Amino acid sequence: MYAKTMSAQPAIAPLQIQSVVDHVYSALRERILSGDLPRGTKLRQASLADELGVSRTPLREALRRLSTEGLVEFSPNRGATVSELDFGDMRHAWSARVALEPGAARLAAQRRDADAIAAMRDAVKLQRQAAGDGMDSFAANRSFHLALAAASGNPHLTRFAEMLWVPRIGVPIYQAQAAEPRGAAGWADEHEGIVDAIASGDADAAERLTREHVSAHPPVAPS
Amino acid sequence: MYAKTMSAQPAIAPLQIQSVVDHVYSALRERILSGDLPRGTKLRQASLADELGVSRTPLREALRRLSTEGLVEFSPNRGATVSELDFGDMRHAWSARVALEPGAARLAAQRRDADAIAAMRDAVKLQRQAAGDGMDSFAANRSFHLALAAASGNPHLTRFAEMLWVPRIGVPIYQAQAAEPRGAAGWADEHEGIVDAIASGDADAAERLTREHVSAHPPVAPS
DNA sequence: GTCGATTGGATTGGATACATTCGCACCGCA
DNA sequence: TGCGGTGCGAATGTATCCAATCCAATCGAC
Repeated sequence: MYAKTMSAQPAIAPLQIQSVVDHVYSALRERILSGDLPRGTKLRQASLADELGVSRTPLREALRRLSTEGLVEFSPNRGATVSELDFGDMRHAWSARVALEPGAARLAAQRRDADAIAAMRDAVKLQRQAAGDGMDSFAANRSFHLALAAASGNPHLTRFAEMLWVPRIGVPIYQAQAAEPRGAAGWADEHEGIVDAIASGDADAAERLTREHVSAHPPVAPS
Repeated sequence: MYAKTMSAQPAIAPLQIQSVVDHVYSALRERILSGDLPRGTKLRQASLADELGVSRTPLREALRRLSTEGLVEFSPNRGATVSELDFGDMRHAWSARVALEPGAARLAAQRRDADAIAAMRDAVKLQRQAAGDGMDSFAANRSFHLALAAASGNPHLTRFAEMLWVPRIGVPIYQAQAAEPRGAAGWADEHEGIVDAIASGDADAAERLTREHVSAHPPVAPS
């Protein structure tokens, strides 16, 4: 069906074939992270498969993938449910970020990759524009921190950061945090300081600033 | 079949039921990590399923789980192969550990969980006994560092540490490292120092010692 | 003789079918 | 009225089946 009539295509492009499993995985992941499928939701396979227009086989494989990511949980003979992530998990996620991101910033400063630094600056710019709006602001903040992790050039750290920045659990807490007196206002400035340190190759400063930044903004329970 | 005639059981024990998928997953994981299935091996579903005495469906689900863990890779219509992890990955893993473990040690020192500290001391003891033997020594070393991560009480950090300590890529490099002049000898002492710092609640010392310890032992390419 | 097309077997990807288990409602009985 | 047992419907877990794709060897043309 695919990849057959394209021998004359310009070039490389490892032809991004997506199997049905991949599509189902992406769709479910999106619906979970966006909150469309709230935590605790029982994922009945028959109806889900029907809804997505596929059979249960690829659906189950996608659910297995999501289960190793921790987004859904399997109970034997009782099926899959959307994981119950709560405030406690968010505290853990934040705590893990405090452990992770300073080290990532240090690596980034030693690496000084131009593209990565540009990506971080873009994220800062977006954050300034998004000031105020809760959802956009969260997305911009998340983008910055993911770009920071990616700038380390370490695939493990990048992957871990993505795991910790799960929007579904982050958004409500972040919104509560942004509503605090000295909320989201100065964050972009702090981010900018981190980028500058990285761009100048000052590893110690990058690490310190990141640690202070993350440590200074623990999650706040949504009211 | 299970869970039916046990109302008089003493207590909780969430009765560890393992589905066929779980068994297959564990078996494959073990065979991959132990090197029984070398990297690059094509995992033909029919023969594997036959060998394990199951059908292809649960086997495929187990392979999907392994793929999100990065241990196997899927190519569309070409099936699954054991991932090609090499020395570069090991350097990345080590680098990520440098970023991770000091923070974990800090958390552990703030927590001072008695059981966790005991587990770390056990690991140190095992390591002293295993001195010399390559495989056992690696296992003991791994146990210590995993115990350290677990002592942080942070599930994310624990999980990440497990991902980074993949024996298959670690063993050959570790052996090369242990063969170095001042190799595995003093490690147990350094570990002990870390445990003492954690047990006494000295977060700064725990973090610093861990950073120095991990940083001081970068991976060495196997000869 | 070498390169390209073709065809057949082997293998994967997905759909369907079947057995087992679970949850809930109904019923009987104290 | 409250509690435990029973049976049925629904949903899961696994096996089997079919179509689409890939790989390799053979065959043919230049």
